[in-house]
Amino acid sequence: MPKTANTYDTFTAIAEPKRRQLIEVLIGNEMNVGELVETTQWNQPVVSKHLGVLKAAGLVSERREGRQRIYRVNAQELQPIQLWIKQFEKYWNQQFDQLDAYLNQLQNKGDNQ
Amino acid sequence: MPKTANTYDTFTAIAEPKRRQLIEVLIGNEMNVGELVETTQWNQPVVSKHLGVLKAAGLVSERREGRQRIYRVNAQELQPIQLWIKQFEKYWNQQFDQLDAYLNQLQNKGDNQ
DNA sequence: TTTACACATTCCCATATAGGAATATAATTA
DNA sequence: TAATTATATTCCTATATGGGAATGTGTAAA
Repeated sequence: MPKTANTYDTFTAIAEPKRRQLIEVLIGNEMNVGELVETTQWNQPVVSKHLGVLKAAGLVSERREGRQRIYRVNAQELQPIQLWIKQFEKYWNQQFDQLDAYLNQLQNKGDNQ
Repeated sequence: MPKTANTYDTFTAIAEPKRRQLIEVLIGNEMNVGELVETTQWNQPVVSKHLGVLKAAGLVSERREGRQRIYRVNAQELQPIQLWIKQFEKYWNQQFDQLDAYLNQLQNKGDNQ
């Protein structure tokens, strides 16, 4: 994505399916890179690179323990996305209401015949 | 993004800031392309292309009226994202709770001295 | 102080894609 | 039918980025 210097914001970070998967695996469980490699069956550099992107976006943090790096999810960093989505919630409810009204209208037509 | 055939899913579609802006502008207001161009001050092809991506992802629909195309947001298509995020909600609450407990603990220490 | 291990980083390549300029297309008007 | 308008599409270029292979780095063990 050029021109739009997308310096790893949260939205871009979770656009990648593998990164969403990493978050799903890591949520509630701290894990080191080796465990993530084993779980995902991806090559180690692939795991490390995606972790790097998630870290740049603030979505994960890392802690060193011996020669291992232990990663965890910073769940609260997902909140901005939820807030962005939330502002549209009423509109999809509204759309369902309209569909509902429409179906009721059809129903009433049927009743009158 | 190669290798990961990212055939315009919702997550990818909203990763682009301009596309989020289009959704924000369009939500609750049907608008034609010319109005979007005027509102955003972007070049017309830029607007049309981003609308094309949003449409491929199902996030907007289009209706023809004369030579104009009128676009609207399909808000309910944002729901999958909300659902994905929602599963992590309890974890960020938990993190706040832990911070809270920690702060209380500090407070108590202070009180005891 | 070598060797082995866990992980990050670099180099390379293929591909995706944002945006500009130009052009095509479809509908309206003259 | 010709000209105009509204919008989409194509062509081009620069750049971002995912993944593989190889290599670097720091830490622990021999």
